[in-house]
Amino acid sequence: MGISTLGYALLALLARKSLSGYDLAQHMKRPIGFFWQAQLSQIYPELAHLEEQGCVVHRVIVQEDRPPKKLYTITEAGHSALRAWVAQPPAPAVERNEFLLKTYTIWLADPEAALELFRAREQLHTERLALYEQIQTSIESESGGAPRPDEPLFGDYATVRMGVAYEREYMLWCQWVIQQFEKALESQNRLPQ
Amino acid sequence: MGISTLGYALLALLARKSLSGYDLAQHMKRPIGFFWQAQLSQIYPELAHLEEQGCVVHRVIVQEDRPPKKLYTITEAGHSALRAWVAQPPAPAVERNEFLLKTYTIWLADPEAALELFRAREQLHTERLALYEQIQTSIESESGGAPRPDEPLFGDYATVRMGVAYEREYMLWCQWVIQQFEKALESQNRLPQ
DNA sequence: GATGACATGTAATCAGTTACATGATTAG
DNA sequence: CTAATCATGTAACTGATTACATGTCATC
Repeated sequence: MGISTLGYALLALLARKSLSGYDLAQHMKRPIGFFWQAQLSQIYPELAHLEEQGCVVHRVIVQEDRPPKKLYTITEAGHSALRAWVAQPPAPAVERNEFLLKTYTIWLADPEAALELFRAREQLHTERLALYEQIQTSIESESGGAPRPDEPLFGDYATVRMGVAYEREYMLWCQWVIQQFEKALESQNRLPQ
Repeated sequence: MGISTLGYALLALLARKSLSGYDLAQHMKRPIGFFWQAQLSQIYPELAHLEEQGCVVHRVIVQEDRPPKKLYTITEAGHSALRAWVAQPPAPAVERNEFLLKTYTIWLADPEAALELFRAREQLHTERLALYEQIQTSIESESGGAPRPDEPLFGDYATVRMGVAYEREYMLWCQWVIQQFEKALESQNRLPQ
C-alpha cells in the first residue's frame, strides 16, 4: 500500500533531478549508498509502484547512441509525500553490525588472528575516512564553506560530515583494540609459559 | 546448510554460559542488541538448526516455581565453528540508516520541523551516550581498568567503547546541524522577506 | 480474577538478494 | 569478436518481522 523507505530514497533523488531506473541505481551507489543501498532488481518494481501511487511519471527517451530509457520525474504528490516523510522521526533502527558481533567474541580468538582482523579493519576505515574528507573538502570549496540548509547540497554535506566523524572514530577504536592485543602479547613474551 | 550470523550470535552467548531460548532472547536485547537484534520467533528455529548441525545440545530443566525450560549448551563442534568464524573478516555490511536518508533530503523540510527532528535526535543519542558511559565505567571498576583481551569481558568492554564513541559523535553532529538551522533562521529574521 | 514474567513454538507476510533473461551500442 | 556500459525487467530464494497459538506460575 504505502511507500517503502526505498521509495522515499528514490523520491529523494528525483526531487533533485529526473533520472532513469539505471541512473537511479548509480546514484544509489554513491552518495546514497553510504547510508542506504538497493539493487537494480529492487528499484524497477519500486518505480512501478511509485508510479501506481502517482508519485512519479515517466516518459520514454529515445537516444541515438544508446538504448532508449524511461526518464522518471517526481510529481507534486510525490513531492508532498516526501516532504511529509522527511521531518517525521524514523522508527528505531534495527542494529546489525557483524564486526561488533565478532568483537564481542574476540576473546576466544588467537591473538595474532585478532590483530590481523583489526589491522585490516583499521585500514578499511582509514581509506573511507580519506574519501569522505575529500568529498567534504570539495563541497566546502564549491560552496565557500558549509552549504545553507535550504540547498540540496546541504544534504550531501551534512551526511558526509557524519561519515567523516564515524570513520575517524572507527579507525581510532581499531587502533585502541590493536594496542590492547599488542600489550597482551608483549607481557606474554616477557613471561613465557 | 551453514550457520547464519544469528546462529553465531547465539553461539557467542552460549560460549560464555548455557542458556534457554528465552534467556537467549533477553541477552540478545542487551548487550548484543546494541549491535545485533533478533526476535524470539527467529531464535527458536535457529536453535533447532544449530542442534541439527551438532553445535549445541539441550536438556530439559524442570523448575519448581516456573515452567520447564530447555537449557542449551555449546558443543566442542560449536566452539570450533565459532572460533573459525570470529577472526574471519565479515562481508561488507549493507548500510541502512534511515535518519541519514532523511538528512539527505532535509533541505526541503520546513526549518522549524527540521529543528524539532534534530533536537529529539540529539536527546536520543545523549541518553544512549550516558547509558554506554555508565556501562563502560562499571566494567572498568569491576576489572580495575580495561579487561585483558583474552577475557570474555573484553568483548563487552571493546563493544561499549565503540558505542560511546559513536553516540558522542552522533550527538555532536546533531548539535552542528541544529546550529546550521538556527543560523539560517536568524539571518532570515534579520532580513524578513 | 487480571496482569505480567516465564516458556515454547508455528504461520503468514514482507523486504531484499541472487540468479535468470534479454538486448543495444561502443571501445579495444 | 569480446568485454564493458547502458538499459529493463522477472523468478526463486532467504532472512526477518508480525501475528497467531498455547500454557504455567506468581503477584496484586
